[in-house]
Amino acid sequence: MPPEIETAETAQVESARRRKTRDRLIDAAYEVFAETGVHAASVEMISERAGFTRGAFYSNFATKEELFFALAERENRIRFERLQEGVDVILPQVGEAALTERSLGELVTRFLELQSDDRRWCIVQSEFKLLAMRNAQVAASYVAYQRNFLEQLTEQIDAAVGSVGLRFTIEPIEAIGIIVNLYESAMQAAILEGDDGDSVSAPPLARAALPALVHALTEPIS
Amino acid sequence: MPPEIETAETAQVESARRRKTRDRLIDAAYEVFAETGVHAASVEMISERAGFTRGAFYSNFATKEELFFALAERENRIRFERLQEGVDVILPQVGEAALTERSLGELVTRFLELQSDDRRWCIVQSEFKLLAMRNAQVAASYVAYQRNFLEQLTEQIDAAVGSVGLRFTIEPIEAIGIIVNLYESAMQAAILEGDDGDSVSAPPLARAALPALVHALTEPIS
DNA sequence: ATTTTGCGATACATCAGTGTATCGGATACA
DNA sequence: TGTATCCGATACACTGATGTATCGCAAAAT
Repeated sequence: MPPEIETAETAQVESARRRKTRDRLIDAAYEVFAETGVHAASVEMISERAGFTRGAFYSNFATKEELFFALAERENRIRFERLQEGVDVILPQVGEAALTERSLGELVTRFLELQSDDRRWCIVQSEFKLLAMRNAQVAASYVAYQRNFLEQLTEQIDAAVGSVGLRFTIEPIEAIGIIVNLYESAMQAAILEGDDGDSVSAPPLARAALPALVHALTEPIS
Repeated sequence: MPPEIETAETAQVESARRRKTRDRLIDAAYEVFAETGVHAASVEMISERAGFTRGAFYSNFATKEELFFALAERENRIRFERLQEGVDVILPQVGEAALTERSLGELVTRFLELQSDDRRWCIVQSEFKLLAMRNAQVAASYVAYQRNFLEQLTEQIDAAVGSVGLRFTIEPIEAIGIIVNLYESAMQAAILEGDDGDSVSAPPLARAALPALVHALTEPIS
């Protein structure tokens, strides 16, 4: 008889308790990694921040890196889900059915705010990218995720652009790529300026330049 | 009598020998930091790479961070000098006096290649930025340098743009900021794609999109 | 050539972090 | 209420990195 499934319950590999401490450890890692960097963070710091000792850590993760990847996966998943809800969530905030070119910039901004919403995520993501730049293994999964995300985002925004009678003057996916870059670097600039407070939402630089950029990259349809 | 200056020679704080080993240590740090990251790099790795023991290191730098800053300062200085020579150096490569809109994109590309010329610098600079995002002290000097650099670059490129009868449709400094972003993220993308080899010059993505972006952000003068 | 000085090598003390093996208590189940 | 099990706490052995104090050699000065 197969020993791994006696009842359906037995197959439950993760107890509720276990899942909870895993989540608390990930939360703690999120904070500590953002504050000190992945390498500078010790297993002890993370465990302590979560209210555990290292015993709990090693019972749940083999290495600090494994925890780092678990964190990245969780946060990426959350943001991808938010993106897929997409326009349905944002349109009501911007102004219902009547989408004008003016409100288009606003809509794009909202899309970006949805994903890169706080200071810590910006920092942790930068660190993940840096890790990817040094490690081909990590790079592969990083670019796969980013590419997939960018495609989804392009699909949604391109539709919105079309619905106000505009189209991009260069490849839509490249245009969106450029816009995302602008937004991300504006986030980073806000952090560098010491714009403290957890949610660095709506960095002023992006608010100003982003609609102008959208305008510059689009033209009326034929 | 003042003890610090008996002759002019006595004031020579840095011997030639000392300067040379400092430079070798900085070179080594450049490599090791790029490969493993600042935190993961040990003083021993760096010293060994330079062909010394830790004794030499501690005789020249108090901490690893001090060396890191010395590296950043040296490399920034080099790139700023290159920038100031600027058009004089680049114009001959592009096509002498006859600057057309077509060759304008090429010229801008050359400007950017001048500064962010290799893979290692891209990585080390990313790490410096990350450090700045976590430390207000570092952030101050980082943004001061970047701002200064961007202003110089804008001055030169804006002049070139004007000389072919164009002008930016948004604030020139913001336009250049966006262009620099595109270029830098293209560099990073090239690294992530595993585009190995030391000089990742002319990342293909930038070659393609950059002229288009310049075109999109400019218009004929009145 | 001899002395002096500067600078890198060597050796040592210390510490912080890691991973593992074991223990004990809370929780689920009878 | 008793029992089994899971999971986090504790203790320990070990490694790698740090910083300092001292030594010895090579290059400069006289």
